[in-house]
Amino acid sequence: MPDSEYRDVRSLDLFAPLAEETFTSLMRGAYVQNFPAQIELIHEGDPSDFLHIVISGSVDLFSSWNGRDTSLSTVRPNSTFILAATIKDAPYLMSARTLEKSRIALIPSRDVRATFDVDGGFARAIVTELAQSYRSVVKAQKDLKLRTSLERLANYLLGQQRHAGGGAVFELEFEKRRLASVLGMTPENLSRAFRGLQPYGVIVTGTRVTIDSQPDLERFAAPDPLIDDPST
Amino acid sequence: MPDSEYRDVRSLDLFAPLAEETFTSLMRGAYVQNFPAQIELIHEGDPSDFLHIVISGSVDLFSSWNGRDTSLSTVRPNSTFILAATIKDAPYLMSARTLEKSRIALIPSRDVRATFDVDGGFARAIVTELAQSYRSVVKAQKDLKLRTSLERLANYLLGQQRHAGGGAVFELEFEKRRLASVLGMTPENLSRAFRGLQPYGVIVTGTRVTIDSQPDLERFAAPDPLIDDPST
DNA sequence: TCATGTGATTGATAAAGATCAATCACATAT
DNA sequence: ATATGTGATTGATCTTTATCAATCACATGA
Repeated sequence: MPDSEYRDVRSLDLFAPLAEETFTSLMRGAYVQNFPAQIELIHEGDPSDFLHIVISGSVDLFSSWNGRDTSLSTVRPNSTFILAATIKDAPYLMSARTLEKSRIALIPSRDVRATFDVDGGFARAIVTELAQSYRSVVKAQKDLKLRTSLERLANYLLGQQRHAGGGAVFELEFEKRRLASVLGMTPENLSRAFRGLQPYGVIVTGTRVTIDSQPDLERFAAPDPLIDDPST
Repeated sequence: MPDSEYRDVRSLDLFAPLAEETFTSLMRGAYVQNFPAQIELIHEGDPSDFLHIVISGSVDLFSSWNGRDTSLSTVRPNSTFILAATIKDAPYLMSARTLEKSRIALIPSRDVRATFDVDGGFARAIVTELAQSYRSVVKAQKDLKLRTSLERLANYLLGQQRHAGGGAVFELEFEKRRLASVLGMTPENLSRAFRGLQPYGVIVTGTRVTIDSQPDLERFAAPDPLIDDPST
């Protein structure tokens, strides 16, 4: 692993509390690999052999049942995914595929569990990460159960806008059909939902979104930090 | 706290790794209280001052937005709730109310965090609990995004049946309108959904469910351990 | 430049789910 | 025994969302 990437991984909150020696030994069993776009990295139901870390690129976590499938979240550098499965030594609940050319570090789950068993600091860092993940999913659950798709889209746009710096114009960060899946709707309905937000001053051309009337959109979206603020 | 309850709390997986002395000191700041039915114990958005433990009775975790509300889960003895908020020292994402007369232990969150900071074994027990909770919500998310309400009900009934011992006849464990909310539908639609399952051999009279044709129901429900098995 | 493919959009229609109003069933209190 | 209240059910209707089919827009490669 090149030194710069070693430092990228080292800088993750998850690994911060590890002694240099412990980290190095954990990394000894790890390897890094480049993947092209659209490669399935893991398949739900498989045993969780590796903790994955996205070093560059991006990864889609999705799930299928009975011929349907849905995107659950996106992982970007620098973060890990499927930590819970690794810790519990339980099968993956979600599949993962690269959205673009990506570089992924793989740490054997056995090593992660072994380190976790002996290093209290590491265990505490994992707690923080898991608590954060748990709260994210609970928020997603509330978003899904309490809102219509139009309301979800409106709040998603406000979140993206803030993420992009808060200006009136910003870009959608992924394909519309994937956005539709993340928001729990079909691509057709996403198209219609964008039009449905026009009365609240939302203009979409391609991947460019303009929010003409911030107050109108916010009044309609009624964002709630207990659903929409990813930081708490 | 009576000795029998002290032992109940002590027997939780979460507290098993604590030294007797550490546990006792954690319990010193705790107190136990009886609540009547339908009392709101915590309100979403409030600071998480206490880790709650259900000693007897049951508690509904729910959330509201814009005049709507939804039940997210039920907590029964002996388990804790809002552990993630306690650990992160972040506001509650869900409200909680007693479903029946209940006895609840309250441990100051500050004490839990302090113990967590110094006791690696406790941190590891918390990891296990959080990983479990995280996976439960992910499963609920998949259930909600991948299935229709009829399919969710069918799978819920199969789960309840298994939980009740696997016989053809069993009882629903809570009010239908709450069940509707948990499953993400209205009470009216739950009524219709029960009728919609008649062709698959489901008969409901009051709270008593009879599954006449197990194979038919399972063929329709297509249960999947990665969604429906609470143990993994 | 032109064909080709893929994702996005649009329209028509169907299905799923919500809402509203009325009634029913059953428990509890008088 | 009768009144009262609450939750469950049913029917009618409306809204939301999905599906299917066609077209459009745009990028890529021959």
